[in-house]
Amino acid sequence: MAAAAAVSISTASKALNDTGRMGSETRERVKRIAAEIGYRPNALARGLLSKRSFTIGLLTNDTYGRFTLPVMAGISDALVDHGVSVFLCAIEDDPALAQIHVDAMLDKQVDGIIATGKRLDRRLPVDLSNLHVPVVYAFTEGTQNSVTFRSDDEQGARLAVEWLVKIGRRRIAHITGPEDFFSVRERAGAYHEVAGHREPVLYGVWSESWGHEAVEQLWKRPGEKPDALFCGNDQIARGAADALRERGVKVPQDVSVIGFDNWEIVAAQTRPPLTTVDMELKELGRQAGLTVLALAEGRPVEPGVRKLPCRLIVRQSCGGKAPRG
Amino acid sequence: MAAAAAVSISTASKALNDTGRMGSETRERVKRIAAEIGYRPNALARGLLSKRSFTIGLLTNDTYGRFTLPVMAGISDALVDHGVSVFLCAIEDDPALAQIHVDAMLDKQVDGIIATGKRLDRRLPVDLSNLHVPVVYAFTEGTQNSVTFRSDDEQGARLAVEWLVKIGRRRIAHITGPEDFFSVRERAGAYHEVAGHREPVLYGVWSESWGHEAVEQLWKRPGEKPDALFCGNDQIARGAADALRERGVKVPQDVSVIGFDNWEIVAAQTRPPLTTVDMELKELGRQAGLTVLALAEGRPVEPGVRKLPCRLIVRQSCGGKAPRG
DNA sequence: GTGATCTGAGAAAAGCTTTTACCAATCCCT
DNA sequence: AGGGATTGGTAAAAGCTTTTCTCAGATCAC
Repeated sequence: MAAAAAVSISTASKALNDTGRMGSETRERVKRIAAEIGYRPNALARGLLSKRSFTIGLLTNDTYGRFTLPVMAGISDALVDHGVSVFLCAIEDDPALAQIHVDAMLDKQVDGIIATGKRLDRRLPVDLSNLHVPVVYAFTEGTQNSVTFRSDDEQGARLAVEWLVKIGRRRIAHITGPEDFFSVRERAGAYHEVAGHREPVLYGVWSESWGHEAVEQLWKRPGEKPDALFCGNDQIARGAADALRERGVKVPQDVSVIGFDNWEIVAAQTRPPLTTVDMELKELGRQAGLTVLALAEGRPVEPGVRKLPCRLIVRQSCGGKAPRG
Repeated sequence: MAAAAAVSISTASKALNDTGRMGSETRERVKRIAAEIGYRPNALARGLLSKRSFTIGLLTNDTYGRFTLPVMAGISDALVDHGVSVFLCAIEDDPALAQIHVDAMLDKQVDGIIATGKRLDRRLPVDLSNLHVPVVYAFTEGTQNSVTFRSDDEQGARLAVEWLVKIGRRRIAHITGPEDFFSVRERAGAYHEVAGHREPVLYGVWSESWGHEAVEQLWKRPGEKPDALFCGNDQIARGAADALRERGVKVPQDVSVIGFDNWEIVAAQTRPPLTTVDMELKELGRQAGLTVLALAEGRPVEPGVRKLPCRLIVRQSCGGKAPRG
């Protein structure tokens, strides 16, 4: 303790926190000695008194980390400046495990909890609605009167289809995931709005092989073929691009392919690299982090769902040129 | 506080912790009331006294999470039963950021730190050697006298090549990553030991396109072609499998392809799905977690490097049959 | 020179839990 | 029935900070 090295005990606290009255030379001396001996206050004791642990919990059921990691990065990025550390708890849709983790976090007096997941329209398997700490939902369904951050899939889909239209495509098909996903319906809705109903929507699963198979289906049908494929995610897009190449259809010369998610490992490795829609998950995490911090500090935050805009990432699978470049 | 609801204050503690002497009916009553009002002790106060926070830090520079997530899952899995929560700190090879996170964790009195990374032969950009909390290294280079867990890449490579030999392959080529990676050299060493020096080792980068290009190189050369490709990771293997298919070479009938990493998103989506080597990162994380806990509790742990065996995952890219099935 | 004001610093309490010490009351034994 | 042991429970200290209160000494005004 700095007190031993220097003078008193409460004086030290006041010196280091720039609070209370005292001679400036005493203050400086205490600070200097504290720095010399590398004194750092015990956050547990501090938290015990201040009711703030400078700790938050991130709860996720996205085992694979596709969505959680960018969100986590954004949260950490936003909060590290405020001295806040993040507990990561991966619960695998296991309610019991989830409850254990939530209890452990509450015991450790987290200042707040951020819940995230892999699906906008599903709840985590644990009820967080009546905790005595603030809860923010990010990329997962929240409760009544909660603060929820999500990507604006409608706007993202519009971005994609408008891009295809802008570069001259007219027969745009939509290959996507299971229709019971909310984001699938939202993206399909935006697709219809922009592209009309000239081409079918093919619902399937979130896999490369479905993208592959969907192309087979489309090209087996009689009549004119699509000149663009708006795919529900990058994996489907990759499968579709592969299938087109194998049929001798040139991407992007003959057909443009556009994905969704900007999952680098898939999008950048596709031949050609995928133009796709990025959901800005890191920004989403950042805002969720700042919001839970605001709530923890008692600042008022309007409840409701906040949609964050997506961004178009132009690579080579559509042709066309990047805007402003 | 349970005391208010029930009887005293220190009695409550003893009742709930099954310690001290007291009437069993009092003990039961306190327990019951505590359960009724949902009392949970404050871990901060408890930690202040016991010098144990039941919290550890996981430090990683693997932004992408390919290695960190399984390790994290293993750690969490092993420690959740002990009531330990995990701070995840992603430092992006930024020494200043790393130091901030380490300081924040120390302030919060973590019981220990696990350092992990994306490369066996690189250090994290922060010195953890003289902390007053135990440090365990997992999948990253540790310091002198530290405890380090790593995958046994030599054994893993041997597993792969022996498998190829066992299913009758004789001309086994090795396409792998940059030679300055320790694991590349180790895997190549094992490859040479098992397969001899009949085929060349092609060093390149960790990408699908390198796998693709390497196949071009091999097949352009005059003479007999390889009948098996041992690839340094799954991405290379996928690129190679794609290149073979495009050349009309049948996988696995004509050529077996085997990967390394068992990165599901790549290995399972390859056509055909990749037989590959799994580094058992989750198990690695589990052991690292239990070890740091042991150290935190003062139990002695022999310092040194512990190599964990890899496991062969048989899918369809090699032909042959899965062992015992 | 004396009462009022100010200044610098220390003492003490609070925050919550666990542990040790302690104190009545009961019990047993002779 | 009286002394020692046992029992059931409370009081208090410790762990580390921060904050509020208090106090001694100095300064100032008249």
